[in-house]
Amino acid sequence: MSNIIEQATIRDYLAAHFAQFEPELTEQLVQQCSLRHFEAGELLMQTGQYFKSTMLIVEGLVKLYRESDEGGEFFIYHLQPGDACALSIICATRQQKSEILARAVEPTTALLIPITMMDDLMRRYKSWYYFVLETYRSRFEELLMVVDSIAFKSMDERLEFYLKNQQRQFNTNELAITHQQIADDLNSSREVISRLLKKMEQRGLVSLGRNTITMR
Amino acid sequence: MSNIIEQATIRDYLAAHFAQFEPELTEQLVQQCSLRHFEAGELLMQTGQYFKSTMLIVEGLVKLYRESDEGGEFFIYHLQPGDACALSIICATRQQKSEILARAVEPTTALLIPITMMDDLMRRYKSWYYFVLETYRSRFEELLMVVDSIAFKSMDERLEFYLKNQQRQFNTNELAITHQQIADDLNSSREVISRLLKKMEQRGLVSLGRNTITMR
DNA sequence: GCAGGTTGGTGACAGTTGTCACACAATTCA
DNA sequence: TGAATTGTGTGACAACTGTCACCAACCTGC
Repeated sequence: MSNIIEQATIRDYLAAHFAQFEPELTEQLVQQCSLRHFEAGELLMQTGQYFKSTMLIVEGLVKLYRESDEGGEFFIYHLQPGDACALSIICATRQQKSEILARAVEPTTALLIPITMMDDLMRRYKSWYYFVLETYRSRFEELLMVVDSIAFKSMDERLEFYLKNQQRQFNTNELAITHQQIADDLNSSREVISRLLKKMEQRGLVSLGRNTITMR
Repeated sequence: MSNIIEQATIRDYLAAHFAQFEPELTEQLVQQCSLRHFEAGELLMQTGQYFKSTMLIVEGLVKLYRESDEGGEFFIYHLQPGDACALSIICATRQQKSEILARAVEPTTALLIPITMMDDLMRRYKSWYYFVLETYRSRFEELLMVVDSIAFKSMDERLEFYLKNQQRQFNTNELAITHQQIADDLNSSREVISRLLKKMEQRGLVSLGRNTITMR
């Protein structure tokens, strides 16, 4: 399946981000799975696609979107090393179409697990079974948070929520992002975001620069 | 766990709505689980609650909501016989808090499966494992549909979508529902819904009566 | 330095949605 | 039967959001 060097790399990645896996599980993944690299901007998944593998993220950063009929892209959540794509697990298992768009925002490496292994892993390894359940639970909850924010909150609250998430995700107060990108992620328009950001600046919550928003 | 009469009832329910379960799985559920009845209006689940069991709906109809901080209730989807509460599976397994509100809209009966059985069922029965995965997949997709509708659609489109769902769910063109109930489910206000319904009536899509909306 | 693209600021305006006020009809119940 | 309750219709208005138009500041490549 994979050569000796790749096997060593996989072993390192699993040790770094999936330390909860049993040694036998880790070794089976090392032996039978392979790595795939994605450049920044490349799609890991697009609407309507079928899967032959499920993916564990071992390096980089992935952004998940929901696509509208008119081409709008609504940001859902990030995937980072240690995460699995919940949908790729289900879709791979059931051979269903995917319903979302996943795009690497940084150069990203994923471990591909053939669907043919899924039943066996699920049955054999408790840590895998818990990992899958935990993946569903956390993604389901993130999706519920998204529903909350768009169902109950106005744009200014959603913007604050978004900025705080970015701050946490990238672990910095200096967000390198344009107003247009934010507008796209929130399915709004640039002018609205600019106006709201100005108000936030007046309230002392942020300071604005070209391509940067500094959280206070 | 349960007496002979209840066991026979459970066996009938499982045969009716969970025919895909292996005979041994069915028998184990019959032997080790119990039924619980909920009156119309009663809560099966509330935000912040912990679970000791996961639930399969065997009779009735349940409505799932997301609650806002200010007390708004946003309708997510229905559960009917043959469905499991995806969240109760995860929350029960991981002993996490539930994040949603489930209310019986008709008298409802649920089969309670103690969390202590979950690992064993998952490992032993392929039909159970597939059932759980399929439950996640379909609920995840329904949640994505909800996100779609509130992220990309305006209130009139959401209203049409809602009415069509009700029509399908209750399998009738005569919906017995008030404008206020719709407004609550969509987190809008009664006047807005009344206005939009009037417009739909003028377009010939529905006819309106007191407590009834007839789909055309 | 300059041309052209990118990013952000701002005013004007329209459409949608939420809210208030009130009227009226249907239903329930004492 | 009369009164209270519930459900619906509607106009006025405000707030929010999206769109258009345009400008200014900044950056990049030549």
